[in-house]
Amino acid sequence: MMQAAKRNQGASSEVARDINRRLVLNLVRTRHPISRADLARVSGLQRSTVSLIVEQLIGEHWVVEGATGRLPRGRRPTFLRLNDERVIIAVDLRPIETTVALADANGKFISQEVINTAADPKLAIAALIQSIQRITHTSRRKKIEGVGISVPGRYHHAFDRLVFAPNLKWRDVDIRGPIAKATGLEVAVENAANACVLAAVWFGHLEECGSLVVVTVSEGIGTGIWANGQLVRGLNGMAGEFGHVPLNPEGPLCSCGGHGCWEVYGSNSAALRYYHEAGATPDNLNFRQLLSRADTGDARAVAALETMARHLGRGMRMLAAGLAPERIIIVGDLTRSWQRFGPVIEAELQQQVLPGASMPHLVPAYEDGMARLRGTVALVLQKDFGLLRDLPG
Amino acid sequence: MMQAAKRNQGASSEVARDINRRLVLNLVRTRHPISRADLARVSGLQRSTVSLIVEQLIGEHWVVEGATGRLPRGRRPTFLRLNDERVIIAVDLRPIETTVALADANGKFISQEVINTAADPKLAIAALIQSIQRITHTSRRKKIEGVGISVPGRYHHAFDRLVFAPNLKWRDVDIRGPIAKATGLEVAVENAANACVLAAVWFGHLEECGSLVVVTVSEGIGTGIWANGQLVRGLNGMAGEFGHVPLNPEGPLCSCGGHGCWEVYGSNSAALRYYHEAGATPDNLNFRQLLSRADTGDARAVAALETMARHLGRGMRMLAAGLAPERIIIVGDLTRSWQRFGPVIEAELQQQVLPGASMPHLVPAYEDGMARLRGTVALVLQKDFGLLRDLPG
DNA sequence: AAATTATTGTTGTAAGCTGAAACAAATGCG
DNA sequence: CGCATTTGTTTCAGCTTACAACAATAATTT
Repeated sequence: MMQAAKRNQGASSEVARDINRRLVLNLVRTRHPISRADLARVSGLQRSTVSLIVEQLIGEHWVVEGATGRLPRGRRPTFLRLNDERVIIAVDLRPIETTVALADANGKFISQEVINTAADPKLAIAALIQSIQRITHTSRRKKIEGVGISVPGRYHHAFDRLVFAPNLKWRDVDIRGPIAKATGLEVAVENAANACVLAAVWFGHLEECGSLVVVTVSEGIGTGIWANGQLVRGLNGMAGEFGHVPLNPEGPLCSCGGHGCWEVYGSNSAALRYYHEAGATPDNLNFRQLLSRADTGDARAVAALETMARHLGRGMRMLAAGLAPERIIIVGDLTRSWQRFGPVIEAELQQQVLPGASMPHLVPAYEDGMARLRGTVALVLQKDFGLLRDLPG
Repeated sequence: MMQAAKRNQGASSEVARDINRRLVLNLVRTRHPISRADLARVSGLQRSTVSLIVEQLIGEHWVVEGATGRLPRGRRPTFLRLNDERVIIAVDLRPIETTVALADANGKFISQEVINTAADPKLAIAALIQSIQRITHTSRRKKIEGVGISVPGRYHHAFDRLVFAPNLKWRDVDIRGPIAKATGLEVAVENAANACVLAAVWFGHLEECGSLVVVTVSEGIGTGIWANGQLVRGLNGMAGEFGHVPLNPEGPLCSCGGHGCWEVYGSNSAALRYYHEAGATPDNLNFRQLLSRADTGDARAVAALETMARHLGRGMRMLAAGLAPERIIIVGDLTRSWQRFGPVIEAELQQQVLPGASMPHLVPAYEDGMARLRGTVALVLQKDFGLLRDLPG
């Protein structure tokens, strides 16, 4: 009468265990060292339940027992922490260099290696595979959970293709396939801005943060959105291109074909353009050099950076109005001169706060380089640590 | 040693039942009439489990048994459907008139009443309470689940206040409190665009739609965002003001204090302004009249509407780039002339599709008036029907 | 007309899970 | 040494689902 249709997800009697297992695992991650009794108190579960779950987690080598604590009286607790033999290979693929690191589930890096990123995707991926294999061999005894890769471009999750990466000048590249095949490991790929979001939420103690937006500023501007405890990826993972929304329809031409996009005004490249337009000398300056020029008192550099900051803020007003995030986290070289950018951006944001809305909390992510890498760690761990979400509300 | 902290949500042995109950209830809602056996097939649950759950749902008066079916052979199935004695009071609060309706859980309206919306919030709410009580009295035997209210403005969920409603000219009004107190019913309030989102998802057979944006077009422009199976409300429910993102920083002044906001260019009021700027005669024309003028061949009206449509599309490019929704649903009087607006908006949207992204499916919501009302029904039912979400992915 | 087959819905049982309470272990203090 | 106190384990009751067997029902075949 009716076809067996797509099995709608019914819950078996094991879901409760699954939910609680994830909860306990996350509490060990975020609050280690922690005893079973404390886990019970924090989670609201019974001590007996916690004990059973912990036993299981120890059996699966996710958790290990550590030192015993000391209390004013009573039996001593045995502290638990994540097993650092469970490791993740984190990859930050970037135009010039690619970082390959080995990390534990706490996001702590054990080893790290930087390789050149070849211009040709085939060569670059081959080199990456070699690097991964080197790391794999040096850590034979550890259990590798998988490979997480951050890419500077749009990653199509259904087709499993890096569709477009303007700075790499790659198009339609299958990154996951060859690496998964060559290494036999699970490979997860995510766009850099989304990786930063995951890093912020997982390793920035933002469990309570309901909504945030990460704005990555480099040659271009990327955005990653976190809402209701999940990444907002959009159809096929194509969300996040607020950088290509025009701030001014008659503005300069953008690489995307549009005019006056946000990233034409607020990116590092934009600041360099402002600087040169003001008639400054050397033509192939990079952004970091521009920052230090400003610091040494170059008035044109200061002005260029201020213009960039103002436009960054203007674009963020769009995010504040449309998404009302609790925080906006900024990632990029500009955070090195936050005392210069912060106030200007903040002032611009304050310009037009709609009634009832509170201004998003603006935060620089100082440890830039690490953010993407850490995010890929979270990406790989999501399948084991990811929490089931509340009801829609 | 450690305080009992905020009870992190641990799962008891009853969560599986809760999940499956919601699943079955939703399947009855969306696929009625349906037999227990079919529910088992579709849900993937065992027939025995389904029987137990259905028994419970019948006991709670959510579901009733109906006619018996007919098969080529074998025992006849008894069809199940939602109990239409469970009703919801749906309210669409608008500047001039407020609609108060009684609906069943299928979103079917049983009765409806339109009252004037007083300019003074106190009076308007008093009249609304009276109307609700009238409806309550006429349906004594039915079980009223609650009251859902759609409001044309920003509703602050933490403070429980209609913070700002430009067209009503209300500010900081407590809508929920007085109504809940006077009627003794549960009251849920939601902004109109979000109500439209809920209506679309719940009653538009969009269970499979991963992400959509609703754009409401009237005096202003509002947006409601659906992602990962939930409304994206932002901090305190303040998300959705893409209408106040400037398309042109040097554009006309907007009511929000900004310049050149999307709604200054793409709203009904904008079209009327274009029409008058073109030197057209009567000054207090409304938008529907403008639509019919265009239909009768008034070239200035046609031009004004086309300009409006073009700007609507331009703003939607922002949504497409930033959120990559699967669909964009348009709500408003303009859908009455969709053959005029659709192609223009679509063309504008196609203008700048970023590599890899597919254009969002653009859909008009023809039954405008009903959308908000239906959405409030979903709003009230969410606590019982809302599904638990998948893992973050 | 009786046996066969197919289908629905129920019943009974085993297994997984949590919560509650009792219990064993461990420790400092009087 | 006994006592209070705290951790971690054990035991059992209560829920829930999966699975299999079964009762009920109806058309088809023999």
